Amino acid sequence: MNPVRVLLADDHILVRAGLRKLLESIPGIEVVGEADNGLMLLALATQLAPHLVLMDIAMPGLNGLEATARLVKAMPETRVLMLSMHQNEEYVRQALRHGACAYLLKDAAPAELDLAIKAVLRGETYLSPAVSKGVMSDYVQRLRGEETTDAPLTPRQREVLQLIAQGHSTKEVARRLDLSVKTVDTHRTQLMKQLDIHEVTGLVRYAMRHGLISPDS
Amino acid sequence: MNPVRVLLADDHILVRAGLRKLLESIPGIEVVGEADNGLMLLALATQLAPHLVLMDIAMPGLNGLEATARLVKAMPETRVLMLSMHQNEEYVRQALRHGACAYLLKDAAPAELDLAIKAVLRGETYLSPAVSKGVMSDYVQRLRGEETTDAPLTPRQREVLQLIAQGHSTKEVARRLDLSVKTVDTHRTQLMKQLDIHEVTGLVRYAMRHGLISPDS
DNA sequence: GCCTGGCTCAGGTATTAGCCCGATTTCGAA
DNA sequence: TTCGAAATCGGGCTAATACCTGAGCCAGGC
Repeated sequence: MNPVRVLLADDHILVRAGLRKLLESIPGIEVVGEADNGLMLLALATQLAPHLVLMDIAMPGLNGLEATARLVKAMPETRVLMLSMHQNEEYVRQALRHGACAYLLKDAAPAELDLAIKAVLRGETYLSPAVSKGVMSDYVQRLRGEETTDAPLTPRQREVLQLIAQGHSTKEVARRLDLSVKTVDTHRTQLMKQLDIHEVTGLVRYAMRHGLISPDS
Repeated sequence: MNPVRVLLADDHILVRAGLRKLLESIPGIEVVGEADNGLMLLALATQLAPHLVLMDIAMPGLNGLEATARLVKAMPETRVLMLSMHQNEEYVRQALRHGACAYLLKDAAPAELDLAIKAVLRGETYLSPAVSKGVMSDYVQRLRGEETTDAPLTPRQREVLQLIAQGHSTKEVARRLDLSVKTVDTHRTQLMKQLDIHEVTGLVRYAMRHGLISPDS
């Protein structure tokens, strides 16, 4: 089995050395080069054709995000594993959007690095558990939405809320549920009073949070 | 620091013994009991009040799913880490829906167990990377879609859309952007025509999909 | 120079939303 | 059995929406 060729990119020498040690302790991994900024990384990558790039998100000159975008454009086969100190979700979104396959926190357990690399090489996406919390919780909440009635809503209220949040007017909801328009209106009003929400837009976001609807339809 | 009290539930003695060894090799973990079926687990749990239950999804009598559901109902503080051989997504959904905090494959790396336990104790949800692939890929594809399906919106339109989706009325948006109410109205109308959306609720969902707003505020 | 597209406003109208007041029935819990 | 909460309707009101028509200004491209 050929070793996995890894390229390192981080502007801090000590960090880079530590990562190299870590990587070399994993069987089947070969560190083929190091870069201390984005431009150097791009140059080395075209020259060394690594399977994997372990890249710091914050680097002088060309930062990790832009470097990733250019890299995956030039060499789509290369997997990028993004390293960051920030568990801010916006960073994660940015990283994934720019083409990274994994997002690892710098204070992650060393064992995570191994896991992440294996996952990425299998073609999967890996996020540090602390980071994927948001992604997961959305998913989990949607699953538990109906059973875990943490919402103090009656079944009828949930039904009405869902239809409203899906974009149906009061009249349409009434027709669909075979109710008077006034009844649906009362339910909507009651919902808003209970939840202390005063616009439909707020109802939509509430419904989204509680898994009654998904962003797409 | 008090040790984390763990209860084991698996119908195979060898597997249970192996898990116990693994768990005991993690500092700060104390295995307080073992059960070989769901009913025994429930009895032991009420008696031993563990912090964590490591449970096989397939057990004779009361299976892992139902046992989890009853357990979290009786003892909501207890975290359940579900063990399974199947990476079928439906199993994962079921497990989470019944109240599990984590879903681990039996052929996962030992280091994963440690990661999962730490994540769960932090109140997070952990899924084996191989399993979370589906969840992630949805998320990632949605993120990547944003760049390719580049919103054909002008900066002003995005600005107005965001404020509307956040729940501000036309009047409020106008004041905030220092514009005439009529101008904002025109922008909203233009937005709806372009996107072929005809209710504010649809605008909210669109804004959500494209990352202009988050479900909370 | 002309033309397109973005941004800015205005008048008007039909519909809906948001909320006030009221009401009855049903049904399970105290 | 009494009580309350859920669910069902109604009248009436103001504000906001959704959509139509029109317009002028200005920067950038062919």
